[in-house]
Amino acid sequence: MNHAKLRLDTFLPFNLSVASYLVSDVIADSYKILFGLKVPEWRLLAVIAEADGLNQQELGLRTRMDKVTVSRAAIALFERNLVTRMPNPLDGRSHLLTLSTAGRTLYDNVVPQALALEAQVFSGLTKNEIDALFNALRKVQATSMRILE
Amino acid sequence: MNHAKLRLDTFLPFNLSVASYLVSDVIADSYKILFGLKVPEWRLLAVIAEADGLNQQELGLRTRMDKVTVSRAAIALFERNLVTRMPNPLDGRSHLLTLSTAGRTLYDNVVPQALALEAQVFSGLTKNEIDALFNALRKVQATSMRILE
DNA sequence: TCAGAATAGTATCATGTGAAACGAGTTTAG
DNA sequence: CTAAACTCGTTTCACATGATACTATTCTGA
Repeated sequence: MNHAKLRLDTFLPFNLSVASYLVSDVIADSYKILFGLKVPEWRLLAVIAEADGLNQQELGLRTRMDKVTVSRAAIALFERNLVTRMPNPLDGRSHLLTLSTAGRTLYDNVVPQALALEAQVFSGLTKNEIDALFNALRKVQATSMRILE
Repeated sequence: MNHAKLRLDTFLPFNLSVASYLVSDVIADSYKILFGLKVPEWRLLAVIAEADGLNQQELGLRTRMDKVTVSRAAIALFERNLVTRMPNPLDGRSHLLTLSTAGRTLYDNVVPQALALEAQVFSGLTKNEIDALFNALRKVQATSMRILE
């Protein structure tokens, strides 16, 4: 017979989920209030700011978001004139996204806020603990992706 | 002028979210397939198994789930005859949830699977890394809760 | 004691997300 | 060449979640 025990509050997947939910909440509230940005829009903005001229498929890969979510975020950013969509000369089905001047300005304003929030949320951890957390998360991502094929 | 930089793939909140999402997916798929349980139902089951006879408010606190989510999960478990709901003699508004025999049996079958999945998902980490991850997550939870009031 | 405030749980509604279906454009095989 | 298979992005649909509103019960204070 099986006597394996499990307490929810020491179950790592549960704690990962709770932590992620709380942090997302902190961030989402702040972006929403300060800049009117939803998280998918912010993610897109961040990736486009780093690498202009990507198509949505590539943005999906980099933000780990579904193509539907990317599509909606891209449309929202476009309608707010934060990004431009140039036709892709190499493929008529897709377009290439670039930050507009307004988008670049907004991004430059969001970044310090994002970094400040990150610092605040992880302020209970030492530099070493933060590095360890980062590495652990990356390993967990890799393993989980492998499990999901 | 501000030259702060931010790459999404080194932004901790992003990595936390991605990791959490992936792990949840692994777990959710498995529970769903093996036992027909959704995550909120599984969480409730786990807490009730540890502490019989709680009301839904208390279950909400322990699972960190909204009372609406708890209500729905409780109804689902009740309708599958996995839990019983006794009227609370001390308060006519609430009822006390207990595992039925079937619920206990199911739970005993789920636990090894849950622990095995946990072990698999975190198999890339050493014991020390796992402990560090756990502690980091708890600290982040505490800090975030403080920020959100 | 009893009227108003508070609380447990449920029902309703709004929103975000992803699966599936779709239209338009591109690649491939014969 | 060109028909079939495939791909990019959008639309549509289904579902999970949580805010809000509501009912029934309990608590509080004058």
